[in-house]
Amino acid sequence: MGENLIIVESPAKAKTIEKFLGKNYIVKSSFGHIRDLSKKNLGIDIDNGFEPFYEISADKKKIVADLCSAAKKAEIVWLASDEDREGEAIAWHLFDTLKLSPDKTKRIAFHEITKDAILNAIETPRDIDMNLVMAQQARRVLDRLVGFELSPILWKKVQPKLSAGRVQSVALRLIVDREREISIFKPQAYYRVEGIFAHDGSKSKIKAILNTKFSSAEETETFLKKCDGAHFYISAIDKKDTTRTPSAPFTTSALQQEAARKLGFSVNQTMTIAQKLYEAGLITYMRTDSTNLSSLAINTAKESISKMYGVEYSKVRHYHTKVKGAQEAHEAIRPTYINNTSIEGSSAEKKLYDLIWKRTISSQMADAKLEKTDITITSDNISEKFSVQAERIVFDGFLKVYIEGKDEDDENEKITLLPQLSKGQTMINKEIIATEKYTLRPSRYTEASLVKKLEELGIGRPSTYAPTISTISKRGYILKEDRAGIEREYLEISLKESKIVRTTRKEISGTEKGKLFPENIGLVVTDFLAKNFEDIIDYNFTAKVESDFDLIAAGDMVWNNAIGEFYVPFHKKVVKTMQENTHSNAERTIGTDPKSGKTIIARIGRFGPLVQKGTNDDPEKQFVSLKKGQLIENITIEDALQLFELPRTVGKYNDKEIIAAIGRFGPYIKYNSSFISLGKYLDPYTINEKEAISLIDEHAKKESEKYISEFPKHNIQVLNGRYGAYIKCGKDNFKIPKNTDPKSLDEAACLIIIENAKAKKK
DNA sequence: CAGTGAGCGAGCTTCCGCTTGACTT
Repeated sequence: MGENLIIVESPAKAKTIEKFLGKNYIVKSSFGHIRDLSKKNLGIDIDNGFEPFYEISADKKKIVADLCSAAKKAEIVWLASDEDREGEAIAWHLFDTLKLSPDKTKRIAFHEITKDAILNAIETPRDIDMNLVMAQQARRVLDRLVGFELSPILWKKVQPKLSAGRVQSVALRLIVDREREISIFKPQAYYRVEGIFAHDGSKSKIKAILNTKFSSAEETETFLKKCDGAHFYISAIDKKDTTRTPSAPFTTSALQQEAARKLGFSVNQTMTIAQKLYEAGLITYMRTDSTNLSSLAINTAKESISKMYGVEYSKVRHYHTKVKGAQEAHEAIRPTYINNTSIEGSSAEKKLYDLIWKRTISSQMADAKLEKTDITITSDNISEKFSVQAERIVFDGFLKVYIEGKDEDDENEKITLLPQLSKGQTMINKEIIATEKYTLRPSRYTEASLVKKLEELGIGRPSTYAPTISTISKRGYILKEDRAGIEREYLEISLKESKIVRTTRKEISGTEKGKLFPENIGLVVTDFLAKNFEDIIDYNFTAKVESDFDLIAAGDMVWNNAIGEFYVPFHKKVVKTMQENTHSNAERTIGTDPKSGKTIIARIGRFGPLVQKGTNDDPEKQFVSLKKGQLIENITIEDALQLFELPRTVGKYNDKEIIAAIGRFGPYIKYNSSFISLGKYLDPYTINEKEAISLIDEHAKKESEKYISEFPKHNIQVLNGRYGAYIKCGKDNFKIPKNTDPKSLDEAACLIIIENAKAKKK
């Protein structure tokens, strides 16, 4: 036994492959990279040609030891890591670390986990491609140099513990740039005109949109007057046959976008659920940039579609990835067994699986055939034209299963059914409604749309999209938030029965849900990097270095020469910036306090962004923290002054004062030396005595319900917490098993639960 | 846990990409 040892990256993959192969093969996994640059220091000998210093990662020591002993027993070791830059490096690190001998080591690669693909790979082994390994080394060293030289500058010039890097700093910049585009955006008002028409012999009405937009109410009215009493008729009917094509199967980025649009998942949620499905053997690998499907998958899809929907719904399609920098080491994300239309699991798992199944199936289905009709309604005295677009599905094709979601709503609705109409036919105008609209500002990124943008720019990899968003959130650079919109007025001008009527209406605009907003520190860091290291946060920086990595991989460039060319000018800037006697605190004078005449300044302080009343040399200057979401660069004097109104006395209850303020954990009221959080919907600036008292009563009621039972002998309490009842013993908390009534627990029962939990922990 | 906004200085922070668990509040 054990003549052959195959090493792959993922344990789930190892398990699958082992099933395909006979007893002569042992399949183990490396769990990704096994070595990395030293964690403690730079890990690069700059003066010695950027020689990297590699260490076995702490969490991989056991794995390496295990692989080492398995390799010793094996006759041949097959290095089957992924066929991309990182995978090639993993193969080489394994070769080097396990001290394998060249004559008993073979490098193989397969892009799909099927028996044929693996057997085929075993028949065509090759050597480790050292050029590709060096390209990976260049990538690794560059990222370390950028990250570990830029971050310390931020610690010194902005704030400790911050970070910068090739990927995260550009991701942040995208959000910052977008926010600034939005802040300078001035919405333009215009009038969109809709005509409602009827025709003889039918009660149904048709809505048609005018092809001209007016910029003022006067212009709009002039037009409406012209329409009054005009004779409208159909001047053109254009019919056109078109087709619609299904989307390619899922890559990681596409899956994250669709799961966000259709299921409301965060990118992290999507990846966690997908990982579960993958480990259960239900889907193929979930971190991929490839849209390719194995021929086995394509054939199974063809069969399934024919059986379920009919042969005419099937169309075999081969997809090729178009995205910049794609390495295509894996297949697209698809169900492992395509005829599995549904699975067992949590509701989130079922939903995600269903999405993946539908996307995969539809990608192998026929085009939808549509008949589009454009109808134009005019009047001889009027140069503007009304038009209606209708779309009729002649053959639904892939639409039977799946339609890709959209980020933005389509303004022009399309109707599907058209009554019988003919050219020249008279259309009776029932009403014309002109609505004031505003041009749309650019929209803020969602997690998923940020990933989409990063992918387009070739920045980051499928395995890093979710972690990158986590990093810039953890650093306090960005915030994912909902924001309420503001009410605004708009005018509606209508023409009905020869009367022109103006109505002012109200709408809520600018509501945001789950959008990414920059925080003050994110703005400061981006400005700092843009000023001193513009080339690094240039959107094309990655693309530029990637082309060098390609040259290295092709053997046309030496890796450390490429790094040297980058590093020398870069390091000069690092030294120069470090020496400059500046500190970025984003200080901005907002105005003066009308009461005291003192200057109001906003800046970043030791504990975050603040507003200051009085100049820096004023010994009696006062401070107050900014609220979440308030930005130094655009806070108004009114908002800044309002911050000084807290803490404020709201009123009295039982002769004791109620105070409202904002603390470290958000707005609260203080009463009788206890603190009560205001939550999302109450405002400390406006909360009144009555509201505060009802909050206090509610809080008191909850407190009284908190204690279920107490056993002071062992310092045990049974309490009601945020997530239900639990046992508290000293400072440790313990879960109460399901199906156990917390009220029924006596001291002995509690002790058993505690003992069991402690035993399990060990 | 519901503040803070001084200063000294030791010791620490940090990157991107591969992989999963191990913690659970």
